[in-house]
Amino acid sequence: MNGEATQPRPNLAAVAALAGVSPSTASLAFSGAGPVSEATKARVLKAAAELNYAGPDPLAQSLRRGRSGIIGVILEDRLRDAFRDPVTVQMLDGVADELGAAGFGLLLLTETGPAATNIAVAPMDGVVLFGCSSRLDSTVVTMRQRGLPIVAIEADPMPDVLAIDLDNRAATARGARHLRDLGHERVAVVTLPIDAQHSVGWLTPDRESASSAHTASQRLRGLRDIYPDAEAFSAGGSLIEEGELAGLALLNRAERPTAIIAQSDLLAVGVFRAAQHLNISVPEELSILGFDGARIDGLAPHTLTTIVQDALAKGHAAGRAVIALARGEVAEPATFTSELRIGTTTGPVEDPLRRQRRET
Amino acid sequence: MNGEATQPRPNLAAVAALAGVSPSTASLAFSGAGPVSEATKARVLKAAAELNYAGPDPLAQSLRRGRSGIIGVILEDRLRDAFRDPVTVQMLDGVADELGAAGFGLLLLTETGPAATNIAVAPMDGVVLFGCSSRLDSTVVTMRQRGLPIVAIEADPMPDVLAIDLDNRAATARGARHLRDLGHERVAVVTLPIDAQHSVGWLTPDRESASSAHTASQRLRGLRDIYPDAEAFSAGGSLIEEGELAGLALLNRAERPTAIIAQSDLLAVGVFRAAQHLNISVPEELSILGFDGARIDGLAPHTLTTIVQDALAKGHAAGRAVIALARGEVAEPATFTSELRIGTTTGPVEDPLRRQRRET
DNA sequence: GTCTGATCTCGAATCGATTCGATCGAATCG
DNA sequence: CGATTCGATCGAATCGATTCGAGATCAGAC
Repeated sequence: MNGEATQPRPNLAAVAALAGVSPSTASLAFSGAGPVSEATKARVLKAAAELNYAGPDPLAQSLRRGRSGIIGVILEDRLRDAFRDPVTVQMLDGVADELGAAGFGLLLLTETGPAATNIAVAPMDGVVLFGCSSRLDSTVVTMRQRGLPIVAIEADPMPDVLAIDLDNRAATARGARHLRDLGHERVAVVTLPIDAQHSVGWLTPDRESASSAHTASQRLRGLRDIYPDAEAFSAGGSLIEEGELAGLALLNRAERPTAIIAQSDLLAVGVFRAAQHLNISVPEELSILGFDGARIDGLAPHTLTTIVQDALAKGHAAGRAVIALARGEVAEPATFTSELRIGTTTGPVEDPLRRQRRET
Repeated sequence: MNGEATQPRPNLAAVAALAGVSPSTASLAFSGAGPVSEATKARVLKAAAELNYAGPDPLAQSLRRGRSGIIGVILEDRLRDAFRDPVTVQMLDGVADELGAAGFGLLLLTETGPAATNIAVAPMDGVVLFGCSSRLDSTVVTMRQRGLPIVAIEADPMPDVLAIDLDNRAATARGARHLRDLGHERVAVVTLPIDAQHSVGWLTPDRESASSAHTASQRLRGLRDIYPDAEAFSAGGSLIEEGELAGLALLNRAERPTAIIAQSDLLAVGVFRAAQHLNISVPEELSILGFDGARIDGLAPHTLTTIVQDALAKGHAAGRAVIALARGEVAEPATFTSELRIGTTTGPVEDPLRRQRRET
């Protein structure tokens, strides 16, 4: 197979010429936007078939109409990371549903890596920002300059950006209260990446306040509302392995927490694994709380106590919003709420007596 | 937030007028493709900044150049299914790597569902077909008519379609031989979807020969090379749940197979679960062989015996090929090979004596 | 026979850039 | 000082369609 030059593709003018009509009439025949007699229409179509004409060139159409029919979805991560996160996938799926139904294409873009330049030059009618840090500011500026409507899922409020949000803070606080009600006092948190570098490790107040990650910060704040002094360990990504690393760091010590809040279910599963490795029993010795409600395997026979959000609905909402804006209609921002689902990975703080008994 | 009409976006002509140069010079100043004095270049850029001009319109650029800088990736499934399959995700990741590095955008399209119409009208410089059945024929015809280069990953050979292939048949045969060497005689297979309807159930010779799914057929053939009469059950998708359903159907009988070949690792995990539910021990009573080498969790403490393919490399190859073709260069088809990785889910057929002993 | 109105078709402008060949002024060379 | 060359700039054509207002054709009405 090679790419050698073939005869030039026929255009509408050629078809019109062969059919013996003007280009404008031929255009009408294809789009059906005007009164064209059946006879001429048939002639045009026949000529098109003869020339093997595939229909109006989408590029020319787009230029004329001023719309490309493409919506960009900008992911912060590399694609492989994004696809490994069930929440991202669900949101993407929701967006794709809406775009597909409305006849829009979905252009996948990442903000980092070599593909970043594409963001500035890709033909799009609007963009959806996924889980974006303020690092995306420059992207937003570019988009705004190009006059593109912008929808952001869980991002810090920005002018001219329609937000699809989640009650991260309130929901986390609710989860934390659940732990407090169970008697936990020594609680730690494994956070989602907190900065652009995805740096792993203990979270100092400095790093915490310098955070550029909306979701992680909000969930952390919700925790602080209940446990102001909880220890925090920042994971390098929403991945089971990262959760396990963080879990080991938090648990492999003399004075360890009795409960860990993980900012995603994947992280929670990782923490669970860490506990298994260290022979710490869940929930007797350690309660684990997740976030997302993704129903990940790997906890059997446990079911994770977690904060359930409807990521698919978020995706749908974002898709609908960006479509409306692209069409010049209005769209409203939205905030989704999530709810606590109690599983078997959280329980009351172990009675010290019983604990002693077991330890002997 | 609303979409009310704003002042018209400035174009190159406006910038040129403000800078006091001709549009052609302004264009040169932006693209750097011709000799422009530093002074005028600065004037043009200053004018652009004043007008808040975001740079040349990608659509107009594309029309003129005849290229859009976008490559379409056509998935057969709904996105949510595609994203749940680790092999698809890896291939997509490989494609995305290459496209990003070469400055191309990745347009996600599905062949089914409401978005199908987009395929015909999306502006693209080439397409990659993912795991495609011959159902895609009509898509291929459209693309060819539009003069788009087509790369297909694991598809039946078609004219004008560059194939990136896998040794599905030979590799499966190798796996089957492994089972035969272990003494298995009663072997069954759980296949990937075999037709466009993704119909679930026992595979009759009729349905088998009418298969429109390349990968499933080839892997099935490889099995038939060793076990011509193996029973086959067709799953509704490459998903753990589907594998479990199929596993139950195959195992919940008096005369059950001693080994099951699953055509994907996800299906294999499902079969393993079915065995667990039925209290069938692996590998003593049942050997399980997968395909892909995806390292899926959920088999602990076992490691799956499986046929390992390098899906990422396949994606890279497809990406490179479609880029080359889009640029009018030549590209070569490729066939990747996979290898058997022996884990702990396959073992020798149980000694009848020992079996009896256990059963009493 | 002419006028009215409806129906179909066409010409020309337009979308926003790129690009080739021409032009023009200045600098270099003999 | 005239001829040549080179660099910078410009005009105009082009990419492939859409769209609007104008013109043409024809039937029916008066």
